[in-house]
Amino acid sequence: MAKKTSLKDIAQEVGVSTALVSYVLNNKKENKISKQVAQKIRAVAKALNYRPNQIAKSLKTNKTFTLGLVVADISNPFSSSLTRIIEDEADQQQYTVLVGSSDEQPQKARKLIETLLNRQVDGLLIVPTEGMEKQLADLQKQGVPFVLIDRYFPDLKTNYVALDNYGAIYKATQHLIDSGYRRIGMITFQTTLYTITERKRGYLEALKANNITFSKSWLKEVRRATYKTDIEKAVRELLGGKNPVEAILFASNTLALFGLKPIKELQKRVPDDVAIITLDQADAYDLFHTPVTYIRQPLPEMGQLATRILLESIPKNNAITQTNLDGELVIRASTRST
Amino acid sequence: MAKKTSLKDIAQEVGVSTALVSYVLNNKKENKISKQVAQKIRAVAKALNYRPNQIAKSLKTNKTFTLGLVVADISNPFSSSLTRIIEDEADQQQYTVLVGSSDEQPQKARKLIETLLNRQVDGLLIVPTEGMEKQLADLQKQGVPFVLIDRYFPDLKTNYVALDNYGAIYKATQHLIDSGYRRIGMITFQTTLYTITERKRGYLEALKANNITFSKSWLKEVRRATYKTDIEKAVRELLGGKNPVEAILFASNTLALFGLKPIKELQKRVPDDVAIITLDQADAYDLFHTPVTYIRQPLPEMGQLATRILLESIPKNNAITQTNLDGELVIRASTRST
DNA sequence: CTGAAAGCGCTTACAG
DNA sequence: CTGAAAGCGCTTACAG
Repeated sequence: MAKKTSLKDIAQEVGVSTALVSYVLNNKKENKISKQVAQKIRAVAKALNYRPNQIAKSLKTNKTFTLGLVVADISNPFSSSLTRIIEDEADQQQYTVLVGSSDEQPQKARKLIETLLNRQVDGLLIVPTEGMEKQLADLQKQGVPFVLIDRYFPDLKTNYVALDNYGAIYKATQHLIDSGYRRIGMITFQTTLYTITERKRGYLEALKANNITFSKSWLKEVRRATYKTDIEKAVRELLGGKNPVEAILFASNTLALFGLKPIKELQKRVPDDVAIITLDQADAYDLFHTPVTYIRQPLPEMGQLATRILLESIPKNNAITQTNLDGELVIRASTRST
Repeated sequence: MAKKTSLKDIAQEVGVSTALVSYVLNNKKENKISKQVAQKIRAVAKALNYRPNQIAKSLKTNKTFTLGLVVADISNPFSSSLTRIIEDEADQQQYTVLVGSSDEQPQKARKLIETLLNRQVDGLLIVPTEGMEKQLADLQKQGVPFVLIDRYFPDLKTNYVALDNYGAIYKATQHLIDSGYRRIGMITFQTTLYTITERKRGYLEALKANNITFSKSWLKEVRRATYKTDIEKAVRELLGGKNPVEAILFASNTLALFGLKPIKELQKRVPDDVAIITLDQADAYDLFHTPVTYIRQPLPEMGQLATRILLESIPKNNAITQTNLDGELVIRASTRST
């Protein structure tokens, strides 16, 4: 790269100190600097195509105006939508975002966070994975500002912004029940992640509250590592046998995306043969023969709120903010109207 | 944040100079440092939970090990998949990636690149937008290493990695013709972007080579700003009237995603009423009643190659590498088998 | 084998 | 109104 111009170059050119140049270019002590010098400095800066070295600035000020973002996998729509929202929100406050994917592996997350911290990010936005409790507790001990998104650990007193998962799935289940379905299957992930276990609890509690006797065969917990094949198998089991379910509740985006395919292949009519409801929306569902009823997850609110909480906690970092947002039921043709 | 430990802290604790500590921790002059001191330094570094300040290091070495990535919109699957690939490739070489979205606006791209450059990224990976020629030429004049991905400007002598767009669409069109279709419609974006105009050319040339007289009404160029409604309108026009087309070629991912919906709503049988072929694959298409034939875009190769070219050009930055990759035809049920 | 010292490009009290 | 100087946390020739 061609030699970059520095404050010093400008100072020399104008014949003043670098201090003055710094003051002018940062609009400090505005009323105490002669207009003429200021103008000249600006002119020269422009002429020399001056570009402040943010690295040097950061070293001195101990602020990088960079946020670290850890998602599960940036190539997944949930992560990338969230990233986009956070990017926009951060940008408004002059922050830039360093993103990385953890692939649901705590070790990868650890390495990633280490890298981000070495780069002196001012704070972290984290969609945690299973088994990160210790790591997060350590971060907290070290005084690193961070806020969790989407997932959190109930035993950890950390900032977080997440869905009211219990409530959202309860609402979804209740909607199915209100629509006349009683044999309701659920496909979810096999994990100890609170976010997911709360979804299961919402489903089970809703059944119980409506005096529906839960059958173990209704609940399918697929493994992350093999979810594509597991989901297909789960769907076929739920819809096969002598007592197929009348409705299927997908606990997430990804689950629905891969679960709708076997339903289509089995040539099931929706909602006549089986009703469908899912958590979280995707454009893709519009290609399915029947528009799918879903619980809208307030992603923009989640991302924005998390970013704001983080930015506020950077200077002080004392309060803990924990927020559970409501999911919104969007009824479409895949569940019988009542 | 709690006070971080620095090289100096370790040096003091051990009773040596910071220089020595730096050498040890960076594994330099290994054979010239007494094993014992080295061991002690490492031990203390660990005990004090030392984390090198990458910012300070960068200031000194003039290398940040950070790459800037400019995509159109990170929330779009093409961008996020590409980001993921680049992230992984960069990570292998100890690089971190700063991403941002241009929203197809050259001014936004300019601001983004400015920010990335201020942060002293070592190089840039750019999916450019219409109207960025001047900007890119300037970057080049400044000696900033960068490589373009997916889109490029034929008049600009820059590094790039892209699809052979002409060839890919020619292949797609030829496949339709070989399958017996002659009235072939194309839905593409209205833009001067070479990537896209080459696709149009591939379509037109294939028709010509097969002695099919092109009808202007077959080609629909939708506006980016209003693509969702434009696509729907385009599909309805192509399939309506007295002389509907027999096949539709979608020039991109997004176009197909929103174009399949009206085809479904019009209850067209595929491929009997209309054959479908598209550029680029998406999981979402699996939800469509008929599996869609597509041209596979070699995203992993593209992202990896671009990253490698960039990393190689950072130290020297003299050679120009321009690569057009081949698209691969994946035939499924949406086009008649021959 | 080890250390003193300069310097990367900034900011910012302090002095005048 | 302006400048000299210290210092952020590192690296790296150079000297011994």
